[in-house]
Amino acid sequence: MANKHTTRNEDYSKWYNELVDRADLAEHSDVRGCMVIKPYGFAIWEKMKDVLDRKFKETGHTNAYFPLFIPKSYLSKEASHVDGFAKECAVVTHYRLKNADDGSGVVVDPDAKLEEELIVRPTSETIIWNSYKKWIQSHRDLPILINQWANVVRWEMRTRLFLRTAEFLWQEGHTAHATKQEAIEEAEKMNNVYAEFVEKYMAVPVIKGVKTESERFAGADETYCIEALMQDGKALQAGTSHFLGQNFAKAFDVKYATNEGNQEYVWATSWGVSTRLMGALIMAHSDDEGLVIPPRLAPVQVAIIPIYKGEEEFGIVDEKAKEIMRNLTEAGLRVKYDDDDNRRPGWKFAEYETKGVPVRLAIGARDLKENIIEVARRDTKEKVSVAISGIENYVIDLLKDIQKSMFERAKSFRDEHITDVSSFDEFKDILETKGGFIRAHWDGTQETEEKIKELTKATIRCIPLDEAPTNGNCVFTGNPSKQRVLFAKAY
RNA sequence: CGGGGUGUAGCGUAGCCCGGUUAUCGCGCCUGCUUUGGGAGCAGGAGGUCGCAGGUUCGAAUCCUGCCACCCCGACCA
Repeated sequence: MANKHTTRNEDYSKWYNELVDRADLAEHSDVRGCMVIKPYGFAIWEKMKDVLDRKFKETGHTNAYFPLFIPKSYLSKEASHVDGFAKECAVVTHYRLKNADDGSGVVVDPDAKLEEELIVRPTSETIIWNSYKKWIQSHRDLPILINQWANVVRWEMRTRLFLRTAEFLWQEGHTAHATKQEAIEEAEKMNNVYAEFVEKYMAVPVIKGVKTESERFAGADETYCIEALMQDGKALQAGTSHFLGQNFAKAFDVKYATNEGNQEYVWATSWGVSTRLMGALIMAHSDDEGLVIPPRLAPVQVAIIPIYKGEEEFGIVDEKAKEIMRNLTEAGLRVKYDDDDNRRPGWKFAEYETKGVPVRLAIGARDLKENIIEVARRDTKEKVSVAISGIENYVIDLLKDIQKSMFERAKSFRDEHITDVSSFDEFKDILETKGGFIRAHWDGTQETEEKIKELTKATIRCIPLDEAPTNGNCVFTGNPSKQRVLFAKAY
């Protein structure tokens, strides 16, 4: 597919914004940096949520909810955590408004200043660990495996729909464990849950890895992540899972009694994915015609469009189309029959393509004579006519095929864009001309990582997990290195 | 917060340099008829504090001053 976005052109960001707009997913709010998610966009997000929520429950987690506001003092209990988030927090300082004396409207009542300011959560570790302190006394109280679906606020300088907004929706899992080993296993397990979701449902291949110290979550001992590649050659962090060590347990003084009667600090994890996954979905698959949604997440999997001249013909076509819709619905598919007479077929074709509906069926008098129906698949734009009898099985197989081939297409694109380099000149060249991931040796120092970032804007996306260490020399300093890591420009 | 840019109908825009009829065009919207196998055609119609405030002038969308908002590029970031 030769699309604007595969040519790494400068208008990529414009293309993305137009796509989000045309597909009716979301828009910028008048409220600074915030996003309005429109019904169609939210329907896709809800599908993602449903699948993830089910997976969390299958892995033993339950949902709960903690406050939006965090007392300022909580946030400062874990030193590196404050450092990481302090710069981007919204702060509540007053609790009341009043009418302005000059009648110009409403103003903040200076008499209603809060004793202690409240922070709008940028993430919930602190407020949750404040509760865990009260909940945990014994090893019998562990593990605690809780997830929360929530909104969080990070006062970003520059925002982009879905990828980076001041307020965003996400889920955050927060677990407490008796042993280090169990917590590490939990963090790894949830990173795998994310990887499986993104690959199997979103049809986006990911690389599992761990972050370098400087890219690590503020307050974590280890950050596991999944990294995806977008069609413009930039990487996107699709999810993270953190092993928090005993950092938050120490900050909030959360200890438990072991079965020998000793007091030990609790081990923790946290993990999250956000509406940013929507951005990944859009950027990984869409083309110049619009969105391409993988069947397993598509709110509408099959659109049926009747074609007719006059009322009499509509009656005949309508009857058959409804019968097909019933059969497909009974077969468990999400079907939309669009009999809106105000829109013509050509308009509807374009509309469902823009919205990324995986399969479109078109049926008219011409087809009925031969007992066939036109089937169009969104991913390849292929159209074929097939017999109406047995259409259910045909469509079910086609949806599976689309899901599979979308993943394969994205995977071969991704694989073609992982380049091994051994010199820094080659590094810079590949980054500018080809983009994608660069697999290179790194000496393990923060100075080198920082220097490369400064010179090229590329960061270490992750140290891949599914890869055997190999000896080599750092691409920048030439110093000995034990493993290749993945560099890329990232969102 | 540094550098650059833009504000004209619901959206996208022309006009501004060089002041002068009733502010241009497209999309969308409303009404009617004809249409319907790839974003329909024709006819008619509605919709504007030209970002805000002040100034220059007989006259300002256009020139000047101040303010506000938004966008892009950096720094920051799921």
